[in-house]
Amino acid sequence: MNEQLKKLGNVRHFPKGAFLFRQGDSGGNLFFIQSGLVKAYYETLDGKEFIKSFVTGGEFIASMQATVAGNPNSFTVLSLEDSVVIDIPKQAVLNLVTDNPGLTDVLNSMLLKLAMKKERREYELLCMSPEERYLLFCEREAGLLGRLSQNDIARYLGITPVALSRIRRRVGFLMDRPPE
Amino acid sequence: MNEQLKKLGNVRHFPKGAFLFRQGDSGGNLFFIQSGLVKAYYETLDGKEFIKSFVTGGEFIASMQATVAGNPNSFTVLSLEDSVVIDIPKQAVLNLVTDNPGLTDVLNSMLLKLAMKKERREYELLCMSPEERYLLFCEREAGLLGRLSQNDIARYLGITPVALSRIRRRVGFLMDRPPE
DNA sequence: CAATTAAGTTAACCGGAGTTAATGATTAAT
DNA sequence: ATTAATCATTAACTCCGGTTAACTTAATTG
Repeated sequence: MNEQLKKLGNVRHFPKGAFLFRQGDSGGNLFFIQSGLVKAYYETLDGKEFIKSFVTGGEFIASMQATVAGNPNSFTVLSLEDSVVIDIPKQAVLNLVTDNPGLTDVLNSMLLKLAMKKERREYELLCMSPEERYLLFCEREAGLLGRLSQNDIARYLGITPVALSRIRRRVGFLMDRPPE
Repeated sequence: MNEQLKKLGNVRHFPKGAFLFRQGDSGGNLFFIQSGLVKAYYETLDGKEFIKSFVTGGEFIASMQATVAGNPNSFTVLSLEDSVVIDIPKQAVLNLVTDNPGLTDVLNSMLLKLAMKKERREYELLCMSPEERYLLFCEREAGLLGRLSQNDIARYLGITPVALSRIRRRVGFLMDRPPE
């Protein structure tokens, strides 16, 4: 399936710190992350950053708003590690789906998975405290922990790195300070 | 289409305060709200309530976890006003979709709409303060405001009614107290 | 190696939300 | 009509996160 994707789009290399696309720009391409790591985040008017999700090798990322509704991208995607990505033009995606009725089932289960993932995230943001969210994140994304900065983890949890550091001390993730 | 739905399920009347289904129970039926108003909410272990959404006439509600994945209902749905509802058994829904390939497109656009709605909610919970969420809610759900208790509005925003009352005073929705 | 930069932690202060309880106000019930 | 019950508001207090700035440590660079 990797081969089929390559036929539809272009293999591109994004070095650490490069943008796949930016909030507000038009676009709507679908990106398949082959290897590496990217973050998808909202930028608010006053310059704050809120991370929607991290995306690693083997996963897709696109702004639904842009791909489906034709609006500008509703968030930004930035490469956190040198990443290899298949960039599939929006039209190729739309054509693929309309020309290929057999794909609707695949699309269906992808959308369903996405909706259920969003629902989990909603649950966590609505019902859990930042500390609980952090502990859950450490469990569920143990493999990612070492690849992320404290700042990015904090922005994913919806708090500042200062607050995250306090949480890490509270729950015992930081050692006692050396005696003077 | 209302007629077709009625063939698939049973028209039921839920008086104010009645449960359509409860978190933790097995079920997975699909409910179409013909008239009235219900709330869908999570109940945490320590007895707190967090409202996912309000559903009014003309909309569907079901626990995806239960209908699709066969898990227990992941939340509770309670009638806030006397409501008329079409209760469609889970099997009828699943059969309908498998027997009727033409429906996958409809299902697709429903899932897409759902995913985008969840994404908006994620954005609000992640990026906006309770006060900002309240003001947005007043704009967007102006018609609902009069039908909801302050407690239910607060639980939808993820705060307590006490905090909501303070917000309402801050933003000037509550008049000055009468002089003694 | 020294110097600079960036990332993480800590401190101090402020403000908003949770909790509990008291008070008002409105509605329902006897 | 009086009582009871429910809901909304307010007060007092505590706790936690945001903000700013200092400080430490590590990593980079000259």
